[in-house]
Amino acid sequence: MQLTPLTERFVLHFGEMGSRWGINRTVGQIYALLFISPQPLNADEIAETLSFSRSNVSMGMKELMSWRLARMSHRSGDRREYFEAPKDIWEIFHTLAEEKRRREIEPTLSMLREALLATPQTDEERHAQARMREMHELVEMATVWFEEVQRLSPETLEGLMRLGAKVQKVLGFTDKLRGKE
Amino acid sequence: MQLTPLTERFVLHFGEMGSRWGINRTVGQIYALLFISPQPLNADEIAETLSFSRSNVSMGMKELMSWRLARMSHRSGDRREYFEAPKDIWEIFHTLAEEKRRREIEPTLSMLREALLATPQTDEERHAQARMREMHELVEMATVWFEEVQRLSPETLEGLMRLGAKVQKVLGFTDKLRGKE
DNA sequence: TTGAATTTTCAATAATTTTTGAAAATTGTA
DNA sequence: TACAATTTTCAAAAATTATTGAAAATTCAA
Repeated sequence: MQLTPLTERFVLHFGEMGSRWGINRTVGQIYALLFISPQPLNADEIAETLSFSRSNVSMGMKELMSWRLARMSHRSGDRREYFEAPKDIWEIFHTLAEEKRRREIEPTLSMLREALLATPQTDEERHAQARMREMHELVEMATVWFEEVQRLSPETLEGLMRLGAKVQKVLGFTDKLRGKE
Repeated sequence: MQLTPLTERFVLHFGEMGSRWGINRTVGQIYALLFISPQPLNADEIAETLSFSRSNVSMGMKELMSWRLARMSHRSGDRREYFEAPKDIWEIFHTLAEEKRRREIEPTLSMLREALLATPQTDEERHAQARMREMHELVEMATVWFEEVQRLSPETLEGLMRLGAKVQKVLGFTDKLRGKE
């Protein structure tokens, strides 16, 4: 696939953003390319379009697949593997959130849970543990909430989001009465 | 401040997690230390506790301040700067979300907005642009929604989150009727 | 002002991460 | 099974990022 100025900018942007997230430039660019490609691409096409080595693409695909941000497909009479990004943006959000939770939130929650089991030996430890408890409570609540919300269909979610503004208007009033902004 | 096994584990965990987010190990550890510290710490104390060079701490503090995850304070009769992490976990969430939006979402949105202004020259470009439009719409909607939600007070938000489960139960039913998961 | 205390900068070094090419492994088919 | 096509692995090289110590800059009290 040939990059035009329009698509190149998109691809490069995702490369740079990639490094702000945990993924590297290569992976970001490959993903962006698959996202806008009208048809699945094979590894050589990706390597050529982005000027990466073939093996780099192989690594990148492994990473993307582990994030479930790319899928493999095949063409009849062609042994090569073709890759495509999931089409549905809601699905992508969903997947990303789930993987982030698995890789970042869950380990943190277990660390916190374990820390909360310990008996603090000093005032400092007591204080530290109290802070960890606060963090644990909020993270857990947010996670549970997020899980719930994620079970909703895209349509319902969109509806809820649009509703958000209204909920805010109603509730915002109460908040202001309590001086909470 | 002296690290105990309990607090050390917490600090190291945040160091490692830091690298999954865009921030580095040092910054992650400093933040964790400030978070659990019962009182503000000065740069030397931080450097000593975490075995970093003084200058590394200086860099790290600059970064943390830019994320608004640390504040400076002073003690009377002491010229050194003391640092502390904001106490309120809701505030921290809020701040983080805001900075992430500013640094990652907004640049992406402007790139997309610009790309959407271009007139596509080929079918491929037309397709690419359509995909970008989908992405733009969802990201923008999510952002606006998030802004709205963020205006709510922590109390209201907690209420909404607890409500989440119920909303889901009611709405989930409708979804199932429509065969949507 | 001066100068001691403190913080910041910055170029050099260290450490880590990414990228590559070549070799090994795998896959599907003749 | 044998072999050609394809993918993966992996150690070395390249690139990037983090860390440091020394020097410069800043701050504030005398």
